[in-house]
Amino acid sequence: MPKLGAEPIRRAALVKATIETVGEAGSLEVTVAQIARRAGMSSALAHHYFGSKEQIFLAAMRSILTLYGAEVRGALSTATTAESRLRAIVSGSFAPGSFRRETISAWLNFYVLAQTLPEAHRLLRVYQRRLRSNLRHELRPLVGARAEAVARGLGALIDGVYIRAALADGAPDRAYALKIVTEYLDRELEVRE
Amino acid sequence: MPKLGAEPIRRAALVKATIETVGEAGSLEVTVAQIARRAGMSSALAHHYFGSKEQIFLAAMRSILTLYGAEVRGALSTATTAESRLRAIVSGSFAPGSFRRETISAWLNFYVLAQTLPEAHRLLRVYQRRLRSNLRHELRPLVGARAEAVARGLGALIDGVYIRAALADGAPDRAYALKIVTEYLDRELEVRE
DNA sequence: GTTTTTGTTGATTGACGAGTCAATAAACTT
DNA sequence: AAGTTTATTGACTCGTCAATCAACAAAAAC
Repeated sequence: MPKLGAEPIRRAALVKATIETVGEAGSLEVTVAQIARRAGMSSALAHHYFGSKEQIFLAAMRSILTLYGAEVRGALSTATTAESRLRAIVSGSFAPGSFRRETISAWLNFYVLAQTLPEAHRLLRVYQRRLRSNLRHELRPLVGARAEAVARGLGALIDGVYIRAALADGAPDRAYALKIVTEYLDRELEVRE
Repeated sequence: MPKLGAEPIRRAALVKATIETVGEAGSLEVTVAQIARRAGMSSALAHHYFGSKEQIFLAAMRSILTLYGAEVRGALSTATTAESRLRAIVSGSFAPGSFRRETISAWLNFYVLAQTLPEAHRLLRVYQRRLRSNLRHELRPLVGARAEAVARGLGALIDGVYIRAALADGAPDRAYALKIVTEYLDRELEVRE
């Protein structure tokens, strides 16, 4: 049965299944067996490739953060002015690829994992720092000295909108989420006009 | 040994110990035995009074939300104008009683619990609705039709600042948290001036 | 064509933890 | 003083689950 070169496929399937399983369960208290079954393999194989449940979670987290980064970069690629780039970062943050039910729920759970797992903590810090740095960079020419404060506010607001989407029932409302953050941004940019 | 009327004392001790234990562990994966030990009793007694771990968690959540409500009400009691009441709600949200490490971490964990436990979900929704309604009420005379949107934004921002405080290391910086939210509010209020 | 590497799983181990229960004891009741 | 209620716990049950292992299978290497 062994098709060679299975490792990367298996790993990817496990990562995907982890996000789905955690997202659906709304909890980290899912078993490796559940994840493995969803990914179409035995739990033994999951352990074989990742070594531990912890590593599976970390890989899933990296995947979410990587996807998020890609979405933002994608949105940035067509933007040229500081303001359009800023808006691209914001709307990229709510791209349909990232802003979906299971992903949001998984993201929230990984946030909790970061309280316990140093590596998860590190990953989340990297994401936060990068986001803030990007925001600050584009904000500088627009709001000057307030850039730092606005960047922090925007970052916190994005997280807040995410966390609230996790609690909302029904599909997450992308347009609505975007509206909240965009209005905040509009107000801040108005000041200099 | 039985001192009569122990029940309320035991319950309170368990609730307190639950928040501390969950907060310190940064996870809901704490055992009833750990909580009970911290509260100075056997796990059997914890089960005797609460029936299940789930009920213990819910009681702890109610306690956090009740304390939060009390802090806000306290801050409101001295405020008279719409703007001062608004600022009271915001600063009450970061009162030292609520905005402490373990409480924040516990709060984050209970947020996750709300994904799974309907009653926890309900409790959080009540808190969100009440906060939004309060904010909207005070905002109406200040920003008119924008009241609803600003209230939602403020609510999300407060949650976002909380969640970020959970990830920050060291003691949570109350002044800093307050500054972020206050600046947002300032901008929104400026519009009508 | 035998050895090695890669893929795969069923079965098992070992630990841990929620919840139960029987038993003990000190109050209050009558 | 006998009976009832409230407080309390150690010991136990029963289930769950992460992790390991032995064994089997197929491709690659030699």
